[in-house]
Amino acid sequence: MKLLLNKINDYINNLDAETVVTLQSISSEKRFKKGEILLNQNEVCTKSYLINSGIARKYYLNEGKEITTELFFENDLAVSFDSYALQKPSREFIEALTDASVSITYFQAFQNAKLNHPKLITLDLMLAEYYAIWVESRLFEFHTKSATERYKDILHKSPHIVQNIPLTIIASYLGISLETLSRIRAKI
Amino acid sequence: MKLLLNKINDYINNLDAETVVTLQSISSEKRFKKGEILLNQNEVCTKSYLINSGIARKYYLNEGKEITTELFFENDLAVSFDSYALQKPSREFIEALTDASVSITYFQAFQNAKLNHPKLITLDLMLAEYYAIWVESRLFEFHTKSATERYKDILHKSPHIVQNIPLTIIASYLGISLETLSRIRAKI
DNA sequence: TTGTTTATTTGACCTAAGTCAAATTTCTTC
DNA sequence: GAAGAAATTTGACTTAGGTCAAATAAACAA
Repeated sequence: MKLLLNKINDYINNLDAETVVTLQSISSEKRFKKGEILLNQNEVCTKSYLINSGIARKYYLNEGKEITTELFFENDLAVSFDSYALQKPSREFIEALTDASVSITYFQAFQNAKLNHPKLITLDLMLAEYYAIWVESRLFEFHTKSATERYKDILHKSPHIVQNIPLTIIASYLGISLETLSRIRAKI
Repeated sequence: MKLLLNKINDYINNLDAETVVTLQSISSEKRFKKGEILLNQNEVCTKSYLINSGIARKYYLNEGKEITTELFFENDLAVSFDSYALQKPSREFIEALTDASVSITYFQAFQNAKLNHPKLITLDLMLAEYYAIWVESRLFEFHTKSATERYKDILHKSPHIVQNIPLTIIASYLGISLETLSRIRAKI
């Protein structure tokens, strides 16, 4: 999830000091090495991971293959959404693609904090709404665009993905084979 | 959006009487004829439409073709999500596929009601979360399944769609051509 | 009921993208 | 900087699904 979107960013920057202190008091920093798993399949996603530095991804296994569903950069909030929202076992993994520094906040601590800080409820709603809108835009890509168009779109809208992520992962993120992606790149 | 999911349904059924009265006071019934448009492209989705009876769909135009993105049956809540959440012009249309009776609630009235009825805020969050999870499951279908598998899946999970909706609309909902859908049906 | 429109199926052919295998290129690590 | 591993590209071939056109079938109005 993108926290740098104007509206969310503005909202966070305008939180009262007391709410900010509370947020900080329930968050802690942790470092992960490249390749380390932040969340395992079948594990309940009891924490959210705010990326301070580094890159991570979310993926699941389909017929033995890793299908990447989301890429996380600085200031993105990494969770397996349904596992986090419903506190049920995750189908997805979250993995560090580079060494990374992450702010961890426990789901339960955040729920408790919401009781005394109504602004956090609104923040929670905004995050869910923006995530839904982001997934809608991903679905739109798959629903109406060809592989080449999908690649061109991330090239324009998310060049940091193409610059930092191995092709195998980009291909699975776009829902195409590695070879097809390589051919698309050769043609453009 | 499905309101009949256990968790949401339970939550609504356990609302205090006063909140329920408030909800009713800001909702009104309206009837639409088959083919009528509830929401137009470029119009801001300022209302939510709870389907009491009948069927509706959400769609957008892509290269002149109508691409259906969601089908609404009894007890579903119809909105163009991003247009509603962000109160910005809609890319999508909402259209009655049969004569329909609908409960209309204005976005603004609901926002106001949330101020005095905190349970409505939680309801709002639950709706956004479940919608995000539903879109994720749609994306999963497109990301990893073939046309035939997608058709089999709605056949099992949503037989009411196959029973009530013309093939042209189902095909666009599945992201395949009408002819391919017809061939898939002939084979199964 | 019959004619007319609309929905669905079938046929012939085409194209985007997949698969498998091999060849390069690039990155690591000693 | 050479050896080995991993990432990427290229080639040959297959296949799922698209397109266009025509044929049925179903729904509907007069």
